Amino acid sequence: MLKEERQRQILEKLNRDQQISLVSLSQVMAVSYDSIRRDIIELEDKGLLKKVHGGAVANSYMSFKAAQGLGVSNQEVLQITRKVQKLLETKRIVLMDGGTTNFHIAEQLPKNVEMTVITNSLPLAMMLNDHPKVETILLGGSYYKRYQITMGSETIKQLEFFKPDIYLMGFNGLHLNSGLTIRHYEESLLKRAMMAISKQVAVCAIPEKLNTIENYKVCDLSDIDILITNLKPTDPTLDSLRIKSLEIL
Amino acid sequence: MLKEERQRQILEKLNRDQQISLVSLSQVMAVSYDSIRRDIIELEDKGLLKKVHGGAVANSYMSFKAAQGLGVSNQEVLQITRKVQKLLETKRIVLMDGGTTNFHIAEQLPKNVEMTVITNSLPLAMMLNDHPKVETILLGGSYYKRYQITMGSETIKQLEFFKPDIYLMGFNGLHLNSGLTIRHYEESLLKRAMMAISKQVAVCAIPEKLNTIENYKVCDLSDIDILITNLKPTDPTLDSLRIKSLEIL
DNA sequence: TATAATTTAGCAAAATATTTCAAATTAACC
DNA sequence: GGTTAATTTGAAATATTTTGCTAAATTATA
Repeated sequence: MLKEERQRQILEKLNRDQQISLVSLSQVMAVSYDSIRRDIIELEDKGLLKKVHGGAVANSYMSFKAAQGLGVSNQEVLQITRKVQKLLETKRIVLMDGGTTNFHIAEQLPKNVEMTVITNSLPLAMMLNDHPKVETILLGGSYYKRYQITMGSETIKQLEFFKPDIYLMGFNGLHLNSGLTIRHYEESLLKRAMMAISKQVAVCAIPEKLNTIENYKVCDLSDIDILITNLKPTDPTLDSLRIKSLEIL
Repeated sequence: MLKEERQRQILEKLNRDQQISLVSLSQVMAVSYDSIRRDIIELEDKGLLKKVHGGAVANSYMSFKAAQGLGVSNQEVLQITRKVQKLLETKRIVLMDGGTTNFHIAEQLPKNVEMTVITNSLPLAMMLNDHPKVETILLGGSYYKRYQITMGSETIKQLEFFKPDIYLMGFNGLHLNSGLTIRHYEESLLKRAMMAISKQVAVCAIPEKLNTIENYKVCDLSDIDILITNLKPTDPTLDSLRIKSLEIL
């Protein structure tokens, strides 16, 4: 059997069942456990599913139930999205850029939420297709296939006439001294421009991202207004990040 | 056996089974493994299938259609896309808007084609993700979920600085007297703006669209430079559309 | 904590790809 | 028809990918 056919079947099954176990897959398809495991890793690299201990869960159509049943990180994301939902209740114009976290947040938004989302992320815009009361505005410009976002000077220029109530910024690393960091230079420019036009800036972080540093700095921690994690605001893990101007949810 | 005949059979089998293995093909057709392998490479270069380790799989468009049981025959679309490929060979900057036809054309583009695509269609932009030598520029603005495109005055404004070699325009109806027509007013404005900046305008039509009329007029037939159908240019079906300025491919 | 299940990493065998080259075929031309 | 050039084909050698296995490390569970 071709590897591609196997992976196609895995995705198909995943869409039906929302979750699958590696052992049962290897038995049903009559290949070794390792091959299945490597398939799952490949598919996760492509962003088509989420690997968890002992199996995998669906990504874009992840159901609430499946997320609770398996895996830690899904749970983490859900805790964050709930806090974000509360935060967004009072906001009407929201700016969101790319990254998986923002994608998950958009995915979990209540179906009837009423707001305007400005974004440079194509998957995020398409994710909002079945939120009838969300008005979406897409930022144009050069399209970066790898991240499926637009960026560059044209994109920055288009920000000119917007005044979002809040900017939900994606990032890779967060550190007390080094501030917020990401992996690409051009993106850091865009993010700074996005910060500049927004009334408030919020970032969401799972614990793994805390106290890590990436290659390009976006801003200092003090430039951020709100930090949202899945931890309790009083959690000691966050102690190193407590500074005066930063609200932790 | 002729190479062409072999490749035709390969595509036929691929349409039935969605996937094929190189070894079994070489056995069934009684030619060397290498010849089959070279056939597959050629077909992949033409964008007609995807080569994988051990065999080949159908394009996602094909499998999508196979799954949905869509009406238009592969053959019709393939005939059109081949003509379009030939037409695009000499073009470097191509403007394409939304619609299924343009989507299919993008999907069938040779994998290594080198050009710049400007578009307001999100699915089309994402479709080009695995064409490494295609540079994609996305037009921003208000996002219309139903058609998954951006349009409106902001989108029109962003056209200002582009000078595409050719504009592949999607449409709904085509008629000698009524010209090209579509179903939405706002889109007709955008299309006219796109025509205005482009050096050439081409439209692709399957026979069903010929001699039909929709609600909003985009332009006259005489404003179009090239009409591409799956019929022979001499086909009598096209007689009613022959006007001096229109080239029929 | 102890036990079971799962993951990781490294390795060797098998399967498959690629490159290269010469023979065979076809096309083009006179 | 005969000759040359270009293309196509098959085969052999080499490189790469995939696969299944093992042992050790890690993680989950009772």
